[in-house]
Amino acid sequence: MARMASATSSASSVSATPATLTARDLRMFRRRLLAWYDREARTLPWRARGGRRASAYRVLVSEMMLQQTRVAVVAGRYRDFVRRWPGARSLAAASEDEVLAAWSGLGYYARARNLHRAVCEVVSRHGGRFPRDLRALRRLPGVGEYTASALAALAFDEPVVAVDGNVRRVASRLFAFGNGAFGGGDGGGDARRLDSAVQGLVLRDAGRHGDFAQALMELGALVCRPRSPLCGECPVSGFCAAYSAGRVAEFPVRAERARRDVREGRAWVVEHGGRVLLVARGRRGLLGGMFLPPLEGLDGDGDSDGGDGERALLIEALSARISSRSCVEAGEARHIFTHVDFRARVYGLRLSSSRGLPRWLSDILDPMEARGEVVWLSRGDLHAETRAVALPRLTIKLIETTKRDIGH
DNA sequence: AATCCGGGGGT
DNA sequence: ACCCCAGGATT
Repeated sequence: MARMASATSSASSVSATPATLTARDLRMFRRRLLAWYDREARTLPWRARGGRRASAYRVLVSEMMLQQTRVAVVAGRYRDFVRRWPGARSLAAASEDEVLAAWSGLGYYARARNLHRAVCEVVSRHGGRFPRDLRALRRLPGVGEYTASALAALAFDEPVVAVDGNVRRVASRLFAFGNGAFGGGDGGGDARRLDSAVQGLVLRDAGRHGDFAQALMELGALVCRPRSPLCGECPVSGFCAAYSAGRVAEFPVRAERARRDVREGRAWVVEHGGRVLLVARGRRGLLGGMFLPPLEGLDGDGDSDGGDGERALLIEALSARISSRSCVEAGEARHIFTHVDFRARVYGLRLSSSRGLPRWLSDILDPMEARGEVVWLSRGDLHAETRAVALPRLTIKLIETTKRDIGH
């Protein structure tokens, strides 16, 4: 690759603004990148190739799933999801609970709620057709700057780049310009300057904008990787300021990571007639609205778990039965969230199935049940795909802790 | 601008 | 263990 980066040669420290490419370099950059993309891009379930475009609905589903989630994890889930709900109208007709259940295990469950709300708005406010306009897209729930740009570029071939973590990293190196790091602050507006510099790579009158946007992300995923980038295989290394300065390893500048809070607590797997008791968490906060075995300690700083009366009463009643014969200590479960390392002692409490629920329990559960906050899950449904409830991984871990340890 | 929100795969 | 991911909403 003969060409060197056009505008940054003498940089010995991070420059105040991203370097820019000349108009001629932009055309060359684009041609090289697209040629590489046509040759090397992965075949992905949601990716249209050969001049075709994916529908806005499919782009939206895939992009929502891909937020903070790896391609390999999403691929299989995406296929199941669009097979079940092939378009905006069918998904809008589903209940939020069904959508959440289909989302189980993917995490960031607000995404599923927002996706459902978004297609409902597409149906009710836009007659079932996605708007093409960036600002209208941006107003859909769960659609931020990135996803709106992805929709505009991939589904409608609008001249924008979708700036995700991959693209920020590529740009950070291409321009030898600060940040571009995942998460954390942006070091004084660097992220904004970086984003606008990336948009400057688009040639408005050139066409293939969707492919160009995907090619930048694909380059970040396959070549311009976070660690040990493959600069020898990079189609645009000749335009890369960090590469030409021999400073690729310095970009992007890593943001400092927040410490993870360790929280210890207890959980009870209450079993009655082959079914396990699950209780809904409050709508807000960690695992909001999800079903878990009764537990304490997850929300930190003492007793705020549940906060309201019945959930606290339930924990109290279960605590009082820890030393009873029907209650066995099954072991410890650990689950790591982004900012919480949760460790729970797990108790299995087996209630006689020949009678109904004991009074001390039904008194507490009845009002919750009336509000739909109680589920009795049969163990066989724990991994069933058609499960009607959304189960976070923590719920599965807690229940499996008892299955494993009680049997022996 | 900082914080919160899951989960998993690569190293 | 640690990193970081096809981010967005809230405060």
